[in-house]
Amino acid sequence: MQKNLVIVESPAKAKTIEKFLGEDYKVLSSYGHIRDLKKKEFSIDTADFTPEYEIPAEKVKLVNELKSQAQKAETVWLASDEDREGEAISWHLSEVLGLTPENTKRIVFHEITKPAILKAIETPRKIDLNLVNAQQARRVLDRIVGFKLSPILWKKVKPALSAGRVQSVAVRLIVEREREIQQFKSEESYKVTAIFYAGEDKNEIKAELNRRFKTEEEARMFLEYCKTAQFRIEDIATKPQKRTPAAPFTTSTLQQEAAHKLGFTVAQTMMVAQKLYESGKITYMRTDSVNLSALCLNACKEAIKEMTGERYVKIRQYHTKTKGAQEAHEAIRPTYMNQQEIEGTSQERRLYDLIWKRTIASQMADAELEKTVATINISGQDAVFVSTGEVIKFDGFLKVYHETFDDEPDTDNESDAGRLLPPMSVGQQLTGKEIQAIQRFTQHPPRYNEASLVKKLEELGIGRPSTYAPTISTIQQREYVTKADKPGEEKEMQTLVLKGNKLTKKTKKTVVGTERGKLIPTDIGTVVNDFLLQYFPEIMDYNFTAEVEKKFDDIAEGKTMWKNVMQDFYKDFEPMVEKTLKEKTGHKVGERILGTDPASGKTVSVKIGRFGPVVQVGTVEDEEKPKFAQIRKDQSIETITLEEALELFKLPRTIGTFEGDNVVIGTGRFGPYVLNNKQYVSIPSDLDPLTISLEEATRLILNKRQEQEERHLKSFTETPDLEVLNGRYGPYISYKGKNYRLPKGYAEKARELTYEECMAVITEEKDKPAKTTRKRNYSAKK
DNA sequence: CAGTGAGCGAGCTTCCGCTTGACTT
Repeated sequence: MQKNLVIVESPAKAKTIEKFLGEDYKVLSSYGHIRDLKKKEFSIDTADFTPEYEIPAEKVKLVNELKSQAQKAETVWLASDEDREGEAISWHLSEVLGLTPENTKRIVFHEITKPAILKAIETPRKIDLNLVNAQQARRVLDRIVGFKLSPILWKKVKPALSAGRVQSVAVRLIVEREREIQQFKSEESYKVTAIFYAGEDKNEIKAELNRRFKTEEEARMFLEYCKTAQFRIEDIATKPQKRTPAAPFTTSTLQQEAAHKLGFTVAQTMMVAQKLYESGKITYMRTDSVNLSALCLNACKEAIKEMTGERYVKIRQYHTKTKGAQEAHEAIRPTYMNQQEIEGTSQERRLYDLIWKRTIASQMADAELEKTVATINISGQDAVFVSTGEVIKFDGFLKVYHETFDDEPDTDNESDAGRLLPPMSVGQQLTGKEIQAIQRFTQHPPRYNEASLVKKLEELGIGRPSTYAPTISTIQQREYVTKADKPGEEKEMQTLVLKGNKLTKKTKKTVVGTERGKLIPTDIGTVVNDFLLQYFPEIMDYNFTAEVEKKFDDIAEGKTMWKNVMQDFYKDFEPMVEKTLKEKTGHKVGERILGTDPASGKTVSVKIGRFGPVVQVGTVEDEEKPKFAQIRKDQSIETITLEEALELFKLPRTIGTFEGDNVVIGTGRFGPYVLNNKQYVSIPSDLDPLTISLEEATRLILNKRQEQEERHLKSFTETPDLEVLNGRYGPYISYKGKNYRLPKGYAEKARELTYEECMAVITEEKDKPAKTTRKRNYSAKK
């Protein structure tokens, strides 16, 4: 018979705590929420907002187990997290398990240490119903918004779409950034840099002019002037500067830094972090707190002392600035600071290393720098050249950790860091060695990537640590946005160079503004966003979440009744839903008329169809059925022209026959193809499907045939599952539907491979740890 | 990475926030 049952949210936590509490306590986990609104039904009575909860099927077994353990125990300790969701979990547990106030105690702790837990046991409290109600309000509001808006989209735009308080605003950010970029007009300017000689040693001084020129003409005039100008050091100012370390990791900052430094996606970061957490190497990975336990601070101190000496220690307490932070956990940190390295996959080791360094750096001294600015006067001119140098006097935390920042503009600026100015003195005359005027273009604002979107959402207080990664995957699954690379724009850049008395002009072609892994809105995303923005501007407002959060806080403090808050919201919201549904848009949402088809005289339009964006010729009112064509991936309903739209109807077309069967040119999911006798062959991009000749098409068919014959290199009597095949990247092994790359040297003798050799390759591949992603190179200059 | 290839016709889809396995590939 068990005396005490403790219930926490996470099984990893349960394991640790059980060790601290001894044998009188059994510790189990609820695995998060155990009860929720019904999955497929609205489950809210809109008359009084009573929610209808159910235990999801996959939780029934667990709940039964908890129930039977609770019945056996004298006291049940509800130890879910100390935030809104945690309080609600405790409440649902007490309801579902049929707990009584006499035998139930609610406890909370902020760190998983023996003293903290014993302290919590000594100071139990009751379930805070106000906080529970704040959670119910949050849950019910999200359900109302999601389950009322989504069906409107099914009806007005496309089936299976979705809308919600968080995801719709995330899409809005991306759509609006794209519009900003479209409207952006790049401006040119000329930046002037100079290299001077100082003194007899001819030390070089690099400097930049403190103004830019708008045109080549102005820049040229300035350089002409410099031919005869005098340069003199007017002022040298030195001032100390400090840099302070960044706060320890939260979920959001970990995702950002892992993206920058390790090239991880946010989902990848969370998966690896989960592994580290489960194996006891780091603290909980879904947190919005920057707080570190006293235990950790002490451990940091010791580690720093040993590593770099006492001078490097500076213990700090960080405070969160994030909107709506609930701080139920610590910051993400190593469990044991004295463990600088861990065993594990390469990804695990690298992420751990990042966390360790960030944590330790947060408790290290400021870096002390000295910045020197020399002003160089130009005779007869107001503008001056400025030369800066920066020296690190004391590295402090920089010894272990540098924070990376998003898309810093003007990357051609050389860093001042570590650059020392040569000896010089005020009044000194300088000779110009080389002065350049370089043409520059202003850059459009950067598109969001996963990590920078998370950062923005966090700033707006939208979403929680546990939802950042799922939100990003949802908006991609719904095809509101896609992750893609954007090629840069090739630009000609002029440079005027003054060397001695000679002024020359150079032209250089460079690609600017290349972006990788950026989030780009699709047509569907744009249409849905514009639609929601028009009919539900309140929900789409960037401050909507922040405002309802204020109301949830009032509920938590007992100032308001939660159902009143729901009533208030619903009385405005519901009529808008009704109105939108009744609205006869007359045409489909997002539809655009392109013009008339010269052949038939029918209207040509684009819209979001049942399967995505389509071109339509004719209307349903016409006698003949309208014709449809899916638009290509590189086209958009916002920009497609009438001519481009009509092109799409030229396929499929039959261009002749081959071996008695029709040769048809079409376009499918994977691009243009040739179809002959049920055989599909892709058309390479250097051939135009609209003009391809019968001869070219038959050649493609014959090529494919030959390839297929050559594809099969070897099979084995031992098993039909194993084959050696020839693919487009050379020979490979295929075994039970999986493919394996051949090791070096095997390719040449692919046809002679034995059964044993192949199986060895397969088992070896299976034992290999997960593939490592290539590290991005940040130091490389363009 | 390893080879793929369309077009509704009924019924279904959907939210956010807590947590991990148990499934298939």
